[in-house]
Amino acid sequence: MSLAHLSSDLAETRHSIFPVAHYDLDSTLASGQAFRWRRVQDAWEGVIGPRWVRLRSDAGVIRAETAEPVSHWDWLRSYLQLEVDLDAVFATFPQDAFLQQAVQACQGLRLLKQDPWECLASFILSSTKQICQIEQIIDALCVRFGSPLAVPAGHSPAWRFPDAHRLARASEAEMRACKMGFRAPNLLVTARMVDQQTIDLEALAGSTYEEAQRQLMMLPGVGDKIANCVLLFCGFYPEAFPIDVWIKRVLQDQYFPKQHCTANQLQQFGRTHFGPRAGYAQQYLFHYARVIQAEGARQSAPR
DNA sequence: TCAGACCCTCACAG
DNA sequence: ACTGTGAGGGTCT
Repeated sequence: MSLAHLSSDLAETRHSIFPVAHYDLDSTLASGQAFRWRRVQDAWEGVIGPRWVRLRSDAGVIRAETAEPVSHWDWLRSYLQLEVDLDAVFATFPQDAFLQQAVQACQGLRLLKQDPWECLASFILSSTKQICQIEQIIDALCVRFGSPLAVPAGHSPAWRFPDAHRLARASEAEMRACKMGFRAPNLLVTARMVDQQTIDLEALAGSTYEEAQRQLMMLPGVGDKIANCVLLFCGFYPEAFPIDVWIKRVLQDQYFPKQHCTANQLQQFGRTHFGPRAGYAQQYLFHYARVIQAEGARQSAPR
């Protein structure tokens, strides 16, 4: 081991501070790309891989805390994508009034880089569900199948996201007990295929976007939308452009108000119009669509 | 291309 | 408080 490694081991700590510019932690962690973050007072608590984490946003910095000392923080930098230059991302966007408006509405919204298996499993569970319901299912899954994690003294327990090997050995009835309904057999079969290496999730990053999408869609319960979510939210393909009901609605209303578009047409438009980082644009459009909706609901609500 | 089924939960009426 | 209904970040046939 190098001397540098040794010295960093000596510097094990439970706290760290990361300077950041334009990082909207609230929007990012609550934007429906990850489902295990909870707002607790003025902080966010969640699990990244094998670690419980607490994050706090402060002027120009993000403060992080773990339950046990760690020798380095690369895993957190990677997850939060701290090194991504947002202005460079925006520079790839088209001159598009509506997109610019969406960006203005929420500067600092980021894409995370998540673990492929957790991301895949989570989105298989997401179909026809609202975000709060997805969170409940995933909670139940982690409590039932995940291993317990170290947490700060007196804190409520936390569990690691169960790996494919563990879920591959579960029964459909056990899965259904986690309230996932018809998604249970999909997740079960997918877990078995991942466990048996019928598909190699890590290798998806090394092929082409089309090939990676094709492979993901061979898994039961994974169609076009969920495949794109995995390819984008794991940081594999920045051009991936998941189209859900919100994006569909906003693309139809804002870009094709006069004509009905098919799913394929919208997919084509999304991936070409918004440039090489279309996935980032998608995240801003998604967030903005929901903000508009919430404002509309407030105004039309009876007092 | 287009419904309809698939499970389950919550929100909202009545 | 209780039952009824609709819809929710899709996929598959």
